[in-house]
Amino acid sequence: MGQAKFSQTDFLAAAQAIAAAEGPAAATIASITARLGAPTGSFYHRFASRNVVLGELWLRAVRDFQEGIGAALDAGDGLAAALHTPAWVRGHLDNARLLLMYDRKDFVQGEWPEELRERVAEMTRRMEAGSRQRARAIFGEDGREEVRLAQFLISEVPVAAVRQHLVRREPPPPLVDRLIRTTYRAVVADYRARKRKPGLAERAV
Amino acid sequence: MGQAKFSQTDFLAAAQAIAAAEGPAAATIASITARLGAPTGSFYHRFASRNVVLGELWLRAVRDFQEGIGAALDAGDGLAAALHTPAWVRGHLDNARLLLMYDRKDFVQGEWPEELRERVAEMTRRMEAGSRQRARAIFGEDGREEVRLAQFLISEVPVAAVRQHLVRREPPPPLVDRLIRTTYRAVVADYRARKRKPGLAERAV
DNA sequence: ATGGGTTTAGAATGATAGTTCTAGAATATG
DNA sequence: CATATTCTAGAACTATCATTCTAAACCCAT
Repeated sequence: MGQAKFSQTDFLAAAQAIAAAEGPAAATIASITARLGAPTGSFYHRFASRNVVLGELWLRAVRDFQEGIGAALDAGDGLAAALHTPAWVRGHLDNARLLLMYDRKDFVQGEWPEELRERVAEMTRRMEAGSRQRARAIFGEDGREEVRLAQFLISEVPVAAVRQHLVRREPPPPLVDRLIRTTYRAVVADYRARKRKPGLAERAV
Repeated sequence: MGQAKFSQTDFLAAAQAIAAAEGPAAATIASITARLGAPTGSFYHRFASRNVVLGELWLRAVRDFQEGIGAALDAGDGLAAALHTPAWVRGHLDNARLLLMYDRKDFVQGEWPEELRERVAEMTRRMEAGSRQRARAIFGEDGREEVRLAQFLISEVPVAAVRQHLVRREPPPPLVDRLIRTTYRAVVADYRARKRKPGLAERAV
């Protein structure tokens, strides 16, 4: 057997570094191998395609991100789950930029490579289960409306509040947490009020 | 003079249609000219580069979008400005998708073409002035914090609430308006409460 | 009618990237 | 020590695009 100067991990790390610094599009085979001083041949000994490497980066970032939210929800606390986003972003600026500033399509062009299909499917399943879990944790039900509200509170609002800071490569200030918290409480309160007196709440809107 | 089978407007319309249907990246010179049955040469008689056409599309979408917000604010109503986003999206699904689902860099690669620089600069100026105007309209001041909150209420939250519906090419349901409204009122109320009794509000967080 | 512009028409060019190929070097195993 | 296997090395190939170029068609003003 040969000597293995360049490992899978080396290529992944190089790709991650380049993607974090200049965006996933900049992680070309040429730039990845150049950073390691490796020949392109070595790259293709480790990976079937560029899609595999960039898909792997994306999957890792998503998994890292989701884990914390899941943990917060297992504790039954929706607000903690909502506040997980700014907290995670502060501790993982690079991965956060990858995940929240770019689209999945900036990583994987066309179809997912066969090697990753199963993991993506698993991830999707987990996320769908998670969205109902979130609705139950916050509202006690997981009907269509509750799921939609939970997505707003736990995903949409926190991500939106954090984005401009990611663009500037700065940690989100405490004000961001306050906005998320205020929004969370208001939407939950509004939901409960509407449940209690649908007619009144309707008119009040 | 020749006969002019293909006008600037034709090319722009074709590019718009393709970009709206399949994303700006799909609006290549080949796809634009193919849609019209025009030769590539004719395209370059009308435009200096692809960047000019796609930059033009982006500028038009931004302008359309901003106009309504500006009008709402001139009436001094921050909530109306916040609710402009879902309303505009319902009436301009195609432009909304272009503007809210893609990044500026998906339209213009590298530098802006000289022909559009002035208009982009003007647009930037207008948006910066607008952000202070929004802060004043809502909070009566335009300090750093007020500007940040206004951006959250008028831009970040509405856009976030609307995005998943754009992806599905469906008009945002009324629930989206309710979320925006609830958030708006809560954040403004929280701001005012904090202004009145800073100590108390601080502890309450 | 014709000269000269504009426009059509599409082939040629050049750049960038992903992927494949051929050759040679290194090494663990028999 | 021989050799099969893996890996390095980088050139070659292929595809996709934006852009430029050459030639011919067209039509208005003279």
